[in-house]
Amino acid sequence: MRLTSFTDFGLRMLMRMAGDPSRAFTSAELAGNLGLSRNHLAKIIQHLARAGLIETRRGGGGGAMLARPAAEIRLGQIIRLLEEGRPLVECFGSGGGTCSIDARCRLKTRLRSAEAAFLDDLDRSTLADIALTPLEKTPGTLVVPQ
Amino acid sequence: MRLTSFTDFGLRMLMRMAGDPSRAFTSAELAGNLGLSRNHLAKIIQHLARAGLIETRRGGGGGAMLARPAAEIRLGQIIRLLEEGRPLVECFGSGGGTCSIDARCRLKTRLRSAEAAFLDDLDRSTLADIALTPLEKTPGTLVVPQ
DNA sequence: CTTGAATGGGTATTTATAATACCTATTAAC
DNA sequence: GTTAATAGGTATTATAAATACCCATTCAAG
Repeated sequence: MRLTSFTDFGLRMLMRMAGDPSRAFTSAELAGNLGLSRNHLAKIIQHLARAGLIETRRGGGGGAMLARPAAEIRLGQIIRLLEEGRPLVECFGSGGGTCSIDARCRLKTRLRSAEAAFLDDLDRSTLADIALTPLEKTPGTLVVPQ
Repeated sequence: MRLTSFTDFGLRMLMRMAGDPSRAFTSAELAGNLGLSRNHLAKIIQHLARAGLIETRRGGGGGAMLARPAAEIRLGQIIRLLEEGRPLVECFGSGGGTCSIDARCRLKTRLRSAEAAFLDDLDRSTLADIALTPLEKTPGTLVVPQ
């Protein structure tokens, strides 16, 4: 049971963006933060942008930012998007009609239920719950600039 | 979010064995049923045997059979065994101490909770619930031999 | 006690897919 | 126009899963 690093990086990127939701992040900055190549991260950004989760702007001063408040983005939704096209077992995929057991298989139902339990559990938290701030800026606390 | 075919085959093999719990299955027979090589299936059998879920006997008339009644084997337990060593995300693995966020990461807790929800849901069913019988042998029903 | 059926277990190879890198087009700001 | 930035396709590399093969070990039956 494994999530791809594509998903892992996507989540961490969103955590960072949620920590500073008012500004745009360039893909180069985020890639630097996460320690991977800009090109690779761009793929993740594009995927999330097409799904409407983030908005991107080209040109000078451009970058990516959350399309909605972090508190309105549920973790299960993020993972559903990022793990799209990677079915739990082969027979759940698009070409999965080749199983010899098929109709007599009582396992499928159980696996679908468990998968739903996984995602439902994640849906109990939002991106705001896991936002990552670069500096502690708790109200009432004095922050010494670096 | 994906299970390996190793796990998938392991589950289907156990389903078949649970359908006829009194007899031993040779790895060749099971491999034929499932449509994969005997050698590959043998790896799965060995893994489950080491974990004590099934028992194997060498020599003529040998083979593998369930070590316990199917009704006492929970699906979550099977998947935990078969997916051993394949962490949900990289940082859950043995060498996963390299994350730069680490202490500030509030995602880990959520993922662990969701993973537990997945396995707990599976633990609500046992192998007996998904046993696969080659012929319908419902009590009271006349079965015509092939 | 010999033979054949069966697993045990290591190693090597193939294949699939994830991850990365690179290049060019497009867009917007100044 | 020039520069900064994303968009998106394609090619390459790396990793891991899946498969195949080999030989040792064990056990049962005749």
